[in-house]
Amino acid sequence: MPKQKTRDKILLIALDLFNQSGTAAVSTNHIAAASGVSPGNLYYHFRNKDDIVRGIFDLMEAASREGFAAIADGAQPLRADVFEETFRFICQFNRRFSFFKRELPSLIAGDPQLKERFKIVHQETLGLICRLVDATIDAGFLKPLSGRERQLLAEMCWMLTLFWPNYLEVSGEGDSEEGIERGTKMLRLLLRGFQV
Amino acid sequence: MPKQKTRDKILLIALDLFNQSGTAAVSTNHIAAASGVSPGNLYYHFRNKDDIVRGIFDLMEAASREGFAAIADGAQPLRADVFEETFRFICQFNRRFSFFKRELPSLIAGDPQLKERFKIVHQETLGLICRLVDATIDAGFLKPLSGRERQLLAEMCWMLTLFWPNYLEVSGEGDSEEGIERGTKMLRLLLRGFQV
DNA sequence: GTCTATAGCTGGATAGAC
DNA sequence: GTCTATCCAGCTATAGAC
Repeated sequence: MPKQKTRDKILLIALDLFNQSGTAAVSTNHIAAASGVSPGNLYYHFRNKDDIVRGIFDLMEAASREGFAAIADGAQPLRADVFEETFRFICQFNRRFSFFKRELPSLIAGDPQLKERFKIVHQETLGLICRLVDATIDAGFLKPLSGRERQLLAEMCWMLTLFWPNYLEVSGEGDSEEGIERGTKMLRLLLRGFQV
Repeated sequence: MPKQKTRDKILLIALDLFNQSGTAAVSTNHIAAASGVSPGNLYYHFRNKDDIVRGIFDLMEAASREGFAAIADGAQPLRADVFEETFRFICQFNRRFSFFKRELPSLIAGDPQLKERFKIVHQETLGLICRLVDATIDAGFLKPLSGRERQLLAEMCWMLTLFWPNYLEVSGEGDSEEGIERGTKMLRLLLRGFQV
């Protein structure tokens, strides 16, 4: 595998700029200038702006697989406190790639390739959460639920986690430590309804 | 109040185009052309593109106050089925202004004025839901909860409703009738955890 | 791999006639 | 209120030298 130091540098700078100002406001010229690289050179490494976003998605995928592998390996029977720890991990992950979550619907609407790739990640994640819920029920920490209900509960957890940063932004609180704290409390309340 | 037929026409056409392609992809020229109006005329009625978005927000505010007034007036003690009907109403509302929900975080990040205005609507809505939850608990349909917990439960309901369309888009299902159906089921499951 | 230079286009916004 | 004409800025993407 080639080193591609410049390519990686561009990718990280772009991620930073996107997080700060959103993809629409950041041009390839901005990215090139901030990276200390000429526009022509940028276009040597990337076909266009969408291609840069896809490059960042590669980074996300790698980081996510790494993080989730640890979770999937670790505690199979899952108690509430482990759920919360996982929630906190994902929140930090989301913060690192905040522009992506913020613009997710627009981004995948404008790039079919990205849409397909995200769908796969989405389904994998949902599947993982489903298995965690199953294990937790089997371990007797949650009330028994039908297959449909397990699926819905997992989806609810995933959705809360996926969009919590957006909710915080939209409600006027930034992404403070306090916001994450409230998120975990919310998740705890949700699960309490189903504890034995 | 002046008639401003042209202004309204531009607003509705813009709403349509934004819903179809997103705000970033739609220029003032596009809007003018689609409205059968010259670019100069468009700029007579609106200062710039953000101003058009704000105009659409005016429409949303009016429609939302109207709809919520009916809800707030009606059934104060709220059972699960009424919750669901409300959810469905909001889903349709969201669909009519889908671009706004889709791009909400980006939009308010780029326009402080809009941010402030949405914050107010957000707090009003949350307050309304809180009162509904209170009334439902007082009526004995839900388990008693502390003030904090009521607040969190209301927030969870609101968030699920606010971002459900986004979730559907992102997960690869469009906004089908089936998607709305699953949303109501999810809400029902959430509430079941707190029923007496 | 990296640069400079630039073509080609599009969009935002205004001026001024009607 | 509405139009036409237009200016200017900024961005994408490429060509060609090094």
